[in-house]
Amino acid sequence: MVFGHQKIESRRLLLREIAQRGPVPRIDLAEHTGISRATVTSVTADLLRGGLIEEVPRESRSDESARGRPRVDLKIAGDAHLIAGLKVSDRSISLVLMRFDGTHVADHECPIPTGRLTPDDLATHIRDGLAALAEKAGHDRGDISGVGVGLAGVVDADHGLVYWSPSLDQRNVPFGDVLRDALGVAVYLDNDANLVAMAELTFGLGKSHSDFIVITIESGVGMGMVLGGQLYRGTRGCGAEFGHTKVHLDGALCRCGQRGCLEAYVADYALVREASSVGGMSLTTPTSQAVSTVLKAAKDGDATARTVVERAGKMFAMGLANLVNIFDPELVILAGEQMQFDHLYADTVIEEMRKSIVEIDKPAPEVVVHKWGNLMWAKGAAAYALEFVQDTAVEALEDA
Amino acid sequence: MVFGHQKIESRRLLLREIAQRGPVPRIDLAEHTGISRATVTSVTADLLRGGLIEEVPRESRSDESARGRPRVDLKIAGDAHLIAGLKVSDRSISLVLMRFDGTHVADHECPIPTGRLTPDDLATHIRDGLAALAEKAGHDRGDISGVGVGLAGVVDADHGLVYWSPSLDQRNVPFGDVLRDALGVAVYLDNDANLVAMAELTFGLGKSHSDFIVITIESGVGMGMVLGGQLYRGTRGCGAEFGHTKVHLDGALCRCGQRGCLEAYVADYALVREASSVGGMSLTTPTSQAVSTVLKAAKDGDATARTVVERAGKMFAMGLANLVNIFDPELVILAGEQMQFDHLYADTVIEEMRKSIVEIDKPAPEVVVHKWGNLMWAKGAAAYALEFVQDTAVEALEDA
DNA sequence: CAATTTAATTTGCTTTTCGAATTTAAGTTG
DNA sequence: CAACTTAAATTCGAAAAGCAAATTAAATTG
Repeated sequence: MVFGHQKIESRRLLLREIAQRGPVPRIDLAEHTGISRATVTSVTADLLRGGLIEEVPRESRSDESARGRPRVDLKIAGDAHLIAGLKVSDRSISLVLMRFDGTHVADHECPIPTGRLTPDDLATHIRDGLAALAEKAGHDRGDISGVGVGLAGVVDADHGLVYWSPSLDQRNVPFGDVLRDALGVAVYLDNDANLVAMAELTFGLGKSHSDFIVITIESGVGMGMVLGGQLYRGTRGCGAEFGHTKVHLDGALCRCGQRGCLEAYVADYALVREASSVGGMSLTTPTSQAVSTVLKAAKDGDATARTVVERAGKMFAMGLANLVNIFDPELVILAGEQMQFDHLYADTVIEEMRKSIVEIDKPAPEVVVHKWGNLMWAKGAAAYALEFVQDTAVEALEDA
Repeated sequence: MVFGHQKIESRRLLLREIAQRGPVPRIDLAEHTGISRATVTSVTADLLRGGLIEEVPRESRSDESARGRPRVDLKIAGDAHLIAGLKVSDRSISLVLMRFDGTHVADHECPIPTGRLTPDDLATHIRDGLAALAEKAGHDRGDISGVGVGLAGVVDADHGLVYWSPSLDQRNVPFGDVLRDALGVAVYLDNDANLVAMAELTFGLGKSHSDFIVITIESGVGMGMVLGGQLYRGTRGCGAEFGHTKVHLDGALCRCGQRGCLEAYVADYALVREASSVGGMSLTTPTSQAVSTVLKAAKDGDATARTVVERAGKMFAMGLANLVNIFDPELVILAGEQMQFDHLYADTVIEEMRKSIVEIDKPAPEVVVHKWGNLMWAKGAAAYALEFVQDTAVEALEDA
């Protein structure tokens, strides 16, 4: 209805459905979407003609009768498009390349100078990284249909605007436009915390859930929320500052300048700081190593280290409980890559959180720990771009 | 599109648009909804024929040219339906009756026995209350097209299920069904905290915003959230337990049995408890009076009372800041009826909150204090029911 | 009062989708 | 193995819904 773009709407709907449900016969598509079989035939014919999906023979299953005309499965045509996703971190850019069906093609990691860069410099590094990534897979940068980019900081995803990022030496940069011009491809920018939620929604544990939150601990504490099957970003495109949620009035000093932030208790730098100032532990090594030292000391029974680590766990549990009390999600995903944060993902912490949520006669939300590799972020970025590429492809389909 | 109910969809859309924008000419409807003028004419003709809207002469305005054919305003036909809303509290039921256009017809308050009631008893009290309400306006209970009901406790609005409520002596009651059977009208049940958000969205400050949160302080601390123009309820229909958000590790004991809940610092009973235990103030009067005593003492310079009140303010600011950090809303509405809570709505508290949110190069969300009368809840309940009555009415329209 | 301006309606056409009938591709049966 | 059964997919004509353009309506202006 409205605007005469109805056909595009049903094409989009069916493409999404096929992408989500993997190989699926037409009759199931009709069933699930409520679109009539006749229309499914005609719309999928368009998608087939455009090369966005393909038919695959269906292997027979025991749970369905073998009589009658066999179903023909439809799936996304992997070769229709190439999508890249990347994340910029302190000292490197990690990238993945995937097909239109979300399957992995290649990944790559390239170092960049630490510290803040000019937008143009960063764009150049990204361009080179993409070129290297494409080459690894025997492709050219120009073969890529869309690039998702994750950046730490405050990002307005809708407008590709970076209010502030630790990677850039300027504020309020229209970095989406800068990148598009530098790369000559459609670029989709987002805050890195949202990317993990996106990755979970598209490829991970969130596939079968419509309302969940994802917490990540890296050096800061990040959060992404999926509400009603969609990533929720807040109104200024920058919400979900879970790490700067206050857990203690006038508490520990955070690097954001405020006091009592969750991050000031659970982040790596916080652990090290506490252990060395309160406990007199001498920790002059770089943060990442010092963290291991503290955690090891705690495990070995060092009283001070243990206090610090335990408090971090308690604060984390409290923050999590607050989120659950506010959102009442189906699922909480604790996503991370570093074993360092095992102490926060421990059963005791989760148990503590459970005790702090309001009880009702329904099970508490499921809490799962999901260990991803380093490519988690880049995959999320690619997943984000994939949605746009799908839409663009659908809109570009020509009529018969 | 999909399912051949397209026409219903555009009827619904236009009816909503007219309800929201008050009297509005067709050409503006076309403009705002993107529906063509031709279709607007035909759809509004259906709505007119069904008596859901009516034409009103438009008074001329200085800002539009007086030439040409004058616009004809359309507005909701107030007399098309009667909608009731009510809220059950400790000792009484408050009710309002409104027309299809949201205008006030009558209100009523009737006492009920304190303490928990059986579902059937409560249903009977509600039926009697509705009858009295209708009679006040010269109507009959049977004239009412829909009833919105707000209940404290944990409610699954979609299924009309009450998991637990202080008003009922049983758990897991399908109270929506019980009420519908007792009243013979469509009943829409919801948690009372959501109702205030609904009232703000429909009649209040939220009319022009799509993402906001509403905080209410009564004896507990409640919260409702509107995300993307829609009330968000969480997955179990019971989220938004802002009052039991933890603001202090192992802090003050809350009536929910846990420690450190926001409510345990800012609720009336908490203020009184602190002042009498810590400060030795002797407060044997009922809570509501004791609160006034404490607040007055604080204003008059009593050191103890002041400490208690100030801490409550700080905790409240901290809780608010956490919400803002997580949601990044456009607007925060502090809604309440009792002057008692002026101390929490004070400028200093709001200022403190502002200092605790993550800063970006964009203005912080607006914070407004909205004082409503006691009917706020009932109006929200009616607003909730109104949406359903609108939809039902649209679906019932017969084709020409 | 004719020209002008703007809103609303009507008309004829296009697009989109659907239901019913038909076709297709199997398995089953005698 | 020909006839039948079953079930998926397709085809085809019809209906629905919305739109653009043309027309009508109602006001002001000179």
